[in-house]
Amino acid sequence: MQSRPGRSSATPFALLGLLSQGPGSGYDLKRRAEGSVGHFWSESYGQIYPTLKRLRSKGLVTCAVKARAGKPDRLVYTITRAGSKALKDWLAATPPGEPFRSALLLKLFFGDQVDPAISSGHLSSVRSEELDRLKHYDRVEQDIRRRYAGARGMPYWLATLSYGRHRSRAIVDWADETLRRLEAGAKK
Amino acid sequence: MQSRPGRSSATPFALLGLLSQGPGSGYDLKRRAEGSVGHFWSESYGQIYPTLKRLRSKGLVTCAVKARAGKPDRLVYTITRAGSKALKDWLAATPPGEPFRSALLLKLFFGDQVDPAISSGHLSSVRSEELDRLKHYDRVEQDIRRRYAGARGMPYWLATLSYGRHRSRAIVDWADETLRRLEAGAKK
DNA sequence: AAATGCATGTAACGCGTTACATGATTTT
DNA sequence: AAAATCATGTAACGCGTTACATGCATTT
Repeated sequence: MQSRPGRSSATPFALLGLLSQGPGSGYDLKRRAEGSVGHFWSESYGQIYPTLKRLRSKGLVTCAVKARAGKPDRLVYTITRAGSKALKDWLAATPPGEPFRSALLLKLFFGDQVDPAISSGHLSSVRSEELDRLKHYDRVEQDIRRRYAGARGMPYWLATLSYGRHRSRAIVDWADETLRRLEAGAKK
Repeated sequence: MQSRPGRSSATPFALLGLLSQGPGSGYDLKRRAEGSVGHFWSESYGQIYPTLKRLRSKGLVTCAVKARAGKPDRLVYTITRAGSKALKDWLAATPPGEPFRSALLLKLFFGDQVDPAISSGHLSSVRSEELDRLKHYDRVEQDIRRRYAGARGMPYWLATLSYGRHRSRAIVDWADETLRRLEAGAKK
C-alpha cells in the first residue's frame, strides 16, 4: 500500500493471511491466530474488528451475515482476489529490520547497582520459562503434524516453530553461561 | 511505582540507569544509550525530554543549567537518592514476559501462498544481517574491554552482549537449517 | 444464582516514533 | 555556501492494549 515515512502495520496482512486459510469472523480469526501464529503474533479485538472493516472498504475482503437461531449473528469475512493479491505483494516485500527491546537486558545491564542475587534470579526465571516453552513446542508440533498431515503450508509452519526452538534454546544456554560467569566473578 | 492495570514503561528507569553512571543532559543520554544499551534498547528525544521533566517533578533527578559561551545551554540532570532507590526497586522487580512479534515469521508462516524463492530470499537476508551483527559484537566487545577495563559493571555489560551473540547465532543456524529443509521439500 | 462462552464492537489511554521548529557554531 | 553538530523541545500521528458495553445461551 502507500503510507508515508514511518507508517506500516502488518496487522491487516496478518488477517488477510489467516483468511487465506478459509473464511471466518473476527471472533474466529482471534482464535485461529492463537492456535497458529500465536507464538510470534497476537491480535486484540480492538485491532481486529476495525481492521476487517477497513479491509472490506478497500475491497480486499467481503462480508456476509450468518444468522443462527439461538446464537448471535456472525459476520463471516472472505478474502477476495484483490485481497489475495495484496497479501502476496506484502509477503514478497522485504520484512523490516525488527528493533528489539528487552527489559530483562536493561535490568541486567544495570546489575551492578543491586545485589547479584537479583540478577541471578531474573536469569533463573527466564531460563525456566524458556524450558517450559520448549516443552510446549514439542506438544504443538505433534499436534499440527497429526491434525494437518500433508498440508502444503506444513514446512512453513514447522519452520516458525523451529525458530521458537532455536530462540528458546539460545536463551537457556545464555542464561546458564551467564549464571556461571556471574557466580565466578562474585567469588573472586 | 504504582500504575493501574496495563500501564508501565521501562523508559524512565532506562534513563535513571543511564544517569546512575553519571550526570548528563537529554542529549548526552541519547548518545550514551546508543553506545551502551543501544543493542537492545533505544530512546527518542520525544521520549527523553518529557520523561526527564517528569522524573524531576517526582524528585528522582535534579536539573542544573550549564551555560557555555558559544554553545547552547545544557540542562544537566543528576540522579537523586530517591531516584537511585526507585531504580533499585525497579531492577529488583521481576521483568515482564516479553511478547515478541515478528513480521518475518508472519511472512514465512504464509509462505505457501508465494513462490518458495521469496521465503528463501527473506531467510538469506536475515542470515547475513545476523552475521554482520556478530562481527559488530566482536568490535564492541574489544572496545568496551579496552575503554572501561576493570569497571564494576563490566560482567553485566558483557552478559548483554553475549545475549546478542547467542541470539544472532541461533537465528543464523535456524536460517541455514530452514533453507536446507525448504529446498529439500521443494525438490521432492 | 453465578460464571463462562459466543459474538460484535467502541472509547480511552499509553507508548513511542517522526517530523517540525529554532538557532548558533563548526566543519566540509 | 552548504551541511553537519550541538542542544532543547513540541505536535501530530499511529499502533496496540485494556476496559467497557451489550445480550443471549450454556454450564456449574
